[in-house]
Amino acid sequence: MNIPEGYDPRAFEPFAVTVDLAVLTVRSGRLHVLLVQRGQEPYAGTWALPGGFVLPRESAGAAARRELAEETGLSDATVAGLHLEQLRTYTEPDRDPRMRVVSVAYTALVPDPPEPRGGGDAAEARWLPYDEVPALAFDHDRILADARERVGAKLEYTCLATAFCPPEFTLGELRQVYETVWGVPLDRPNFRRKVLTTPGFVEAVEGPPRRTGGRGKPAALYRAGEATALHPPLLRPEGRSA
Amino acid sequence: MNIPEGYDPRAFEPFAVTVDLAVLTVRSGRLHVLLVQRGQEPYAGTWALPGGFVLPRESAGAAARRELAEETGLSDATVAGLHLEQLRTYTEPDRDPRMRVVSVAYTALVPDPPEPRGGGDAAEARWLPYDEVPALAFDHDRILADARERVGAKLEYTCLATAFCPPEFTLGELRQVYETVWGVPLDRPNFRRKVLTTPGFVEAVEGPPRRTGGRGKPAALYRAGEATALHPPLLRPEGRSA
DNA sequence: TCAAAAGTGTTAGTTCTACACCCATGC
DNA sequence: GCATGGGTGTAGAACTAACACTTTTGA
Repeated sequence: MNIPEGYDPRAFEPFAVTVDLAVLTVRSGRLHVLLVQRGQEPYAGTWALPGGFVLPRESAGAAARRELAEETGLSDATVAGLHLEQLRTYTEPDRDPRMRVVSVAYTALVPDPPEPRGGGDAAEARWLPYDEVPALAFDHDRILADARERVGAKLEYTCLATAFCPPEFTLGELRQVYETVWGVPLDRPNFRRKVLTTPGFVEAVEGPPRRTGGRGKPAALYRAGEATALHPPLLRPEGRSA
Repeated sequence: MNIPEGYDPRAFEPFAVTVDLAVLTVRSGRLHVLLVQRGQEPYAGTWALPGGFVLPRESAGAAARRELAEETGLSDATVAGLHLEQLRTYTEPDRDPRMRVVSVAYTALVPDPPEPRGGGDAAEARWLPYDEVPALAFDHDRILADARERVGAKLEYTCLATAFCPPEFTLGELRQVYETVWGVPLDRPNFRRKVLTTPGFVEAVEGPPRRTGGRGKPAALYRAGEATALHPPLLRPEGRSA
């Protein structure tokens, strides 16, 4: 590394490091995003991804989980079980007009859409349907688009979809995750076979098949399995991106 | 965001932001990594990934490309054409004993292995076979392992393999990239068919088939195509990771 | 003439896709 | 009953894996 001799941390204009969260969920067949309304300049009144500064003795992952708990109002135990994954880091020098801010973005997948409490600190927090999201503050449009693209791609070759589901779920719910994120309908019988023949994707919950939902035959319940990758993958039709 | 009112950038102990590079190439059937020997504490004398500080008005991607040019000694034009991709950001508070350093790691894929010039600034730079890499400084073992895993996975569903090849290459060279990174032999006829039937993966170079790598029938030359994704993917046998 | 690597062909097995069809439940 | 969603079956298409065979070069 090019370490200047006797490098003094305070010699440079310092960088601030933040985390930004793209918190996604599937609610009633639509992809939703958790957004907060900014309370102060810059971009006061504009919607933005939740996030905040990384504390001096904290990793970015820990900061992300802390912010996630604050913004959703969920218990620490619940938040500990959520899927949280580093997405990408955004470093353009002028992405924040105030100062040099490097942001480590995370994608969080949330099973059920609990109405967020407004967050301890600041303005309103709300779930918005993905395709009704207005222009966001900073480069958050870009971050959100990247998150959506990444999630869509990872559904193909990982077991990620179960992270959108509650601990016990039906195959219909799982299929709806795919259909919602990809925006295409899938063949029910084929989806079922594919999931059940992939070892470790899901495991059946013992006991009588209970139901979930209104009409129709009661569906069997499943839990997420041990597997993390999908071999072979579950490809979206036509290889289309959305 | 939790922005403290009247936030003063210098109120916190500042973060330093660096880039670290996992520069990979395939040389004579083995995966190689570009490493530098550290000239100063901490970890003086230990091998490490090349990298350096992000300058105040520079994006991390620009810093990565600048460092890559410095360490390999290649021309700016050449470096501009190399595949450089953000891998992940490493933020553990104690990853550098001197101070709080957040590192944005990049993966670079280099076609031909030009011997690195020692780098303008510091110690020796050298290509080492991946499986002879000793313990590295900081958390660079982890970064390197992550890079290798990511590259192996991306070979399956992207056209990334061409980034390891010179501008014009034979299918045998392309196949060797896969075999080397995955560590498994592939069936030549099937590989050929797969590549040629994937639209936009490679395009034939006009003119008489040239390039005799020594023995054997001369092979036709190809260029990288327009496509970036592979649908359907080229799965490694057994879904194994290495 | 032999070894090595390119390139073509073929076949059996598997997986995927697109349906048809029956089942259990709420209204 | 009937609409709705769960679950099973199946025939054809598409794809994959394995391997036999020919071609063209260097030694």
